[in-house]
Amino acid sequence: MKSKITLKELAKLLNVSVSTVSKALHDSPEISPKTAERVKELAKLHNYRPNPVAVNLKRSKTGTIGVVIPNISNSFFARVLSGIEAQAQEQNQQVITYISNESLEREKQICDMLTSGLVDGVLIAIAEETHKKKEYDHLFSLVDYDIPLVIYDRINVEIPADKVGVDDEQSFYDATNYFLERGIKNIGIASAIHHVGIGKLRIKGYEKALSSENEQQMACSTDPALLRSKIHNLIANNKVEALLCTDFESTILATRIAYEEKIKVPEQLKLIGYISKEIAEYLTPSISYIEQHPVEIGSTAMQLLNNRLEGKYAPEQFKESIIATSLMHLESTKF
Amino acid sequence: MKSKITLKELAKLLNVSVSTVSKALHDSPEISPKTAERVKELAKLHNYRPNPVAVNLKRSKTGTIGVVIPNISNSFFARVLSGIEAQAQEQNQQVITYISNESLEREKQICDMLTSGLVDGVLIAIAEETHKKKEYDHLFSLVDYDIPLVIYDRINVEIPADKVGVDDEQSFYDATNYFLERGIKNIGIASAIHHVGIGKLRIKGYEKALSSENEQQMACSTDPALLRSKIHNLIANNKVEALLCTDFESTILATRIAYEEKIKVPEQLKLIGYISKEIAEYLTPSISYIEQHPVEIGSTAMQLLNNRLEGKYAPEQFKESIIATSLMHLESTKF
DNA sequence: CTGAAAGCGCTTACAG
DNA sequence: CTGAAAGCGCTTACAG
Repeated sequence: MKSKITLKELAKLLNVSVSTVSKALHDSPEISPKTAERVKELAKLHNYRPNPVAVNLKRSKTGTIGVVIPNISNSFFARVLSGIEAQAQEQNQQVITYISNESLEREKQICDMLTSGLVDGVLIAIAEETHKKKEYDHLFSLVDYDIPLVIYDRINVEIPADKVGVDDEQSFYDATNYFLERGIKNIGIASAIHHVGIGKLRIKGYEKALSSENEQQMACSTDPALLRSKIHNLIANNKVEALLCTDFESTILATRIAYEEKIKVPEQLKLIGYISKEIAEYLTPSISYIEQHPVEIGSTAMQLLNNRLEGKYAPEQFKESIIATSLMHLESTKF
Repeated sequence: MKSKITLKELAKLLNVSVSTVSKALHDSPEISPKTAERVKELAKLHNYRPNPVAVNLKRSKTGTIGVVIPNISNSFFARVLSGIEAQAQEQNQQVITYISNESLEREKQICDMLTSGLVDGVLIAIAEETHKKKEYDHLFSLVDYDIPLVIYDRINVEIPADKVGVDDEQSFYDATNYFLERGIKNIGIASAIHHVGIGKLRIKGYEKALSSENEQQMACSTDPALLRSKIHNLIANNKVEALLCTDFESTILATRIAYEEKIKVPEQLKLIGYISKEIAEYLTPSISYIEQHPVEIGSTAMQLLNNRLEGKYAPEQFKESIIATSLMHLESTKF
């Protein structure tokens, strides 16, 4: 039961003032080497550690940053968090985690807490519901309160904040080209998110890569049953030799339909999905995927925030950092 | 740019003392209704929020708890975290997340930080490396510093702390019986963790359920190549009709070998794995699994910690809470 | 009913 | 070189 020792207690034991102890521990040149020595020795003996709450109060900061995550079961976000955490450790920041569960309501509550001075800055991936309803007032209120804000992953929104995202269009442009270069002409798209920003961008990349002689083949729907029948139509009738899936749902649906219909992947159908490494690797066959480098997204976001906190950027002028994706080849794109 | 207003500023604007403002906002009976009214009105107007750092310093607490997670990409832990977070919100606690990456070294660093007074209590799942090396000093030092500690998930360790775990033995006892009751006699085990606590318990459950007439068939190894060949031997040669896998690695290996050898699951081989819902559902075929209810583990752990913090439990007397598992049937156990 | 004072544990400009 | 004082923003026992 070593109970924590304070500066005051240390001072009493040493018969010096609190200020002297504090300065000695901070290697202030004001203090004589002899005193400094004595102080440090006793501090070490008692394993003195400054009370972080007191230090923070004095410094008028919290030493913590808030991270808002829409859905932690999504391993993309889990890995973003790990990138944030690693970077935060290096900068000696504590990470407070909030999970919005993709709910606007919850996100509002969280932002409300956050404006009360719990954290020095905020990293957020905006909930889907929020994007759908385009209700961003709670985020603007963070800005109003001068809480530095970095938006990651879903950055297609007009909020004055630093942003870290992914080049969605380029990723699908590259993926489409990968097939074209190998002589595959019938390339299809499956999407459950064709109506939202990132979905549109991915599809745009696909369209750009196709030349006029290649027919566009799309299976898009937000309705699972409808999407299933559209994908089924595309792949069971041999309309496409390769399928690009813009999201988790369509990827899983495609692999499942192939499995059920005994369509051999990659022999009869090549597949690229937008899913996390964790899932992609363990499917049978494993599914080639577009790696978004979530850990890097997280650490970049954290670095941006820290530079912002340290005043390294001009105020009212925001950074946008785009992390390049990589096409990761597993079994489903074997030639 | 609403900058935060303080009690002092509020007091000045109202021409009353800081103490009066503070009391009014806390509905102290000492304050006249009229004054209380005035104070609250102005506070609301300026959207006054007490500075949490100052409040915490005054209360000698931090208002935060630390959560140590071995590996956030493992969706089991991600979901535990979400259970913790949800419960913490209800109790108005902030959750600071630390990721040990299964590293003893990192875990030590984290515990060292944690003893400096950053948090009121700690929830930890101990890293694998730590368990392997049986080095628990850093955890004992948390106890020494009187920081309430709850150990979750990997609780087979002699540390004086509250614990929340899973009934590993029972889960496999039930799973084995599930097959026995349906007339399956040749039931095998695959394990990459047969040498560690939870692995042993699971295997023990299996052994208990088997009667003397049932032969034990085990494929156990920590070496992936060896484990693969052992599992292969078990399932490719029809030695078992059902296979129980004690962990993620053996489950994935078993599904993959079945896929490669074109062994039909569940027709020729039934499988039960110890993997997370997120993965189990998306495999083809989907794999029946033992659900450990991670969200509940998290919220239970958080509740235990909070009761401990509130002094609801006798000191030196520790709670151990076991969350029952459920056998979730997906395609791989269809009869 | 109101306010001055002490104190949570620290840091730092200032006086001596 | 050392220490008293002020202050970070709050709460609360106490005096009036």
